[in-house]
Amino acid sequence: MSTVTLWTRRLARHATLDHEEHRLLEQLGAEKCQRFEDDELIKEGDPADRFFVVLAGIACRYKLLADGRRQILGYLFAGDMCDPRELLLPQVDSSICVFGVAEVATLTAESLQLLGRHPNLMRAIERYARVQQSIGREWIVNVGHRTAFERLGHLVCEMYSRLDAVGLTQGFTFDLPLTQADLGDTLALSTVHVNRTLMELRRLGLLTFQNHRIEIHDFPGLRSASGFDPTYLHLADPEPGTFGE
Amino acid sequence: MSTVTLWTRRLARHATLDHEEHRLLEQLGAEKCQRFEDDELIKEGDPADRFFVVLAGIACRYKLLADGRRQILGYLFAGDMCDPRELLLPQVDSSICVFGVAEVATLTAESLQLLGRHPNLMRAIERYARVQQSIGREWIVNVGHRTAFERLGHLVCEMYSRLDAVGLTQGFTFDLPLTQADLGDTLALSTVHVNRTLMELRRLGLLTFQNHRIEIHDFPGLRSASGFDPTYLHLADPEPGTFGE
DNA sequence: CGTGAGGTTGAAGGTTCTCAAGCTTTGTGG
DNA sequence: CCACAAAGCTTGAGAACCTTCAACCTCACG
Repeated sequence: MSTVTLWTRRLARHATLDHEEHRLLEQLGAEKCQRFEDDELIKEGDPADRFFVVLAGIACRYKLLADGRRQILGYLFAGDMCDPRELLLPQVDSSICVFGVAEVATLTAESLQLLGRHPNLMRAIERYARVQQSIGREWIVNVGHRTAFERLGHLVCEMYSRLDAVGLTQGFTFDLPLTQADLGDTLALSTVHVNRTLMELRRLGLLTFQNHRIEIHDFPGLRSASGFDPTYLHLADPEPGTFGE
Repeated sequence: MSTVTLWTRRLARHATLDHEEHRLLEQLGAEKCQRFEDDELIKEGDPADRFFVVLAGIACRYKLLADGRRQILGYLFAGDMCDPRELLLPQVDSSICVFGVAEVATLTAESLQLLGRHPNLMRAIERYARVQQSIGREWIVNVGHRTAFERLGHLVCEMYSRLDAVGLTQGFTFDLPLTQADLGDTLALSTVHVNRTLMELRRLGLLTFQNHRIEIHDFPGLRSASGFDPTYLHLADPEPGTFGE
């Protein structure tokens, strides 16, 4: 499998890409690809002169608070990219780091210019970015109005659905190289409470999280227990081209 | 003051607009402008065939949960507009309603096509939308990692800064046609706790909220008590054109 | 003057947090 | 291959923050 397959797969959900467009993605993915390990790709306040495609592994976007606490704002799974709009303001507003080992391609204004020559491809990227925005909105609801139990269940449902969409699940299991503390920073919960909530989810036969691996035992049950409605992920949208211009 | 002045003023922060561009905004703002009163402009799940500019008054974007609770996702103050990207997916992911009386212009794919003929103007809109995205990220941090006291103080600081940027404040006061319940739906707090937190803020001489009007008595104090750092609002960015293309 | 929306207050309880300790796993150097 | 260190996980107890429920108050408005 080529390194850019997953990236292409994500974008192909939003437009039918021709040979030239595939080739350009190949090129951009190969050009400045690096391996990172538990590393920071960019830091809040850095000049916004580059953005990223995660080709393999997992990264997250986050902000640090004055007291050192961290709020994770979103995950970049294999195949996910940053919104090119990041380049529009002088400084970036949040940091990005990778978990474990990851392959990441760095894009610049120059890459964006190349992409801009393919309106169909740019359209796919914008539609893709629009979905990411929708996910961000759901996260406000998640940390705001749901209980710890629902939050965690909802997050796992979301992760499963996003990973499954590009074939990164095995049955109802998937790899998740995070710690319980990372989950806490995502859901605005203490590590201790994440631990207790995970045990509760296991006790109810809904899911287990062991050895950096999530196993969902009862997806319908988890979905209804956490109020998960996948509409906001826009995975079942009509084929590209069949709706409003 | 023309009805589109505030809209123009917001966009002018992100590009120098020429006469033609001003004229187009005038035209779009006049064309399908309506007055609303406590009305819903669009509902989650509606076809994404239109987006909005709030010319006067205040609107908010929100989601309703299954149990009837509401999470407000963002405010549209006078001069604010929706992200044109809303049109890229078949359905909208959240609802928008106005508070009190508001003047709202409705834009469509057709309006967007007209705007598209002015790359400089589109660029301003995208940069503006990028700032809104940055605000959305800060909201995740706000509902996630801050106490009720900090949350409320932070929200007031943000509102003040955004309104002040287009001249909608009088000294350290501004109109805010919301109820305490609305603030609760914004910050994921119960009405009762909003009330108690407002009293605490008043007791400390930081701010008062009476007769739909916020009065900040000690802005530096409020800012430091709530951990507000206005960087994410990008109000002090260099003049358009002086940074990265 | 009655009504309804919104604001205020008190009491009780639940969810989640902090602190602290012990345990398990993983990785590393001798 | 073992010893040790470091990171992560688990558990308990007490406390803080915020919620719910319920009542009462205030004020604008018909």
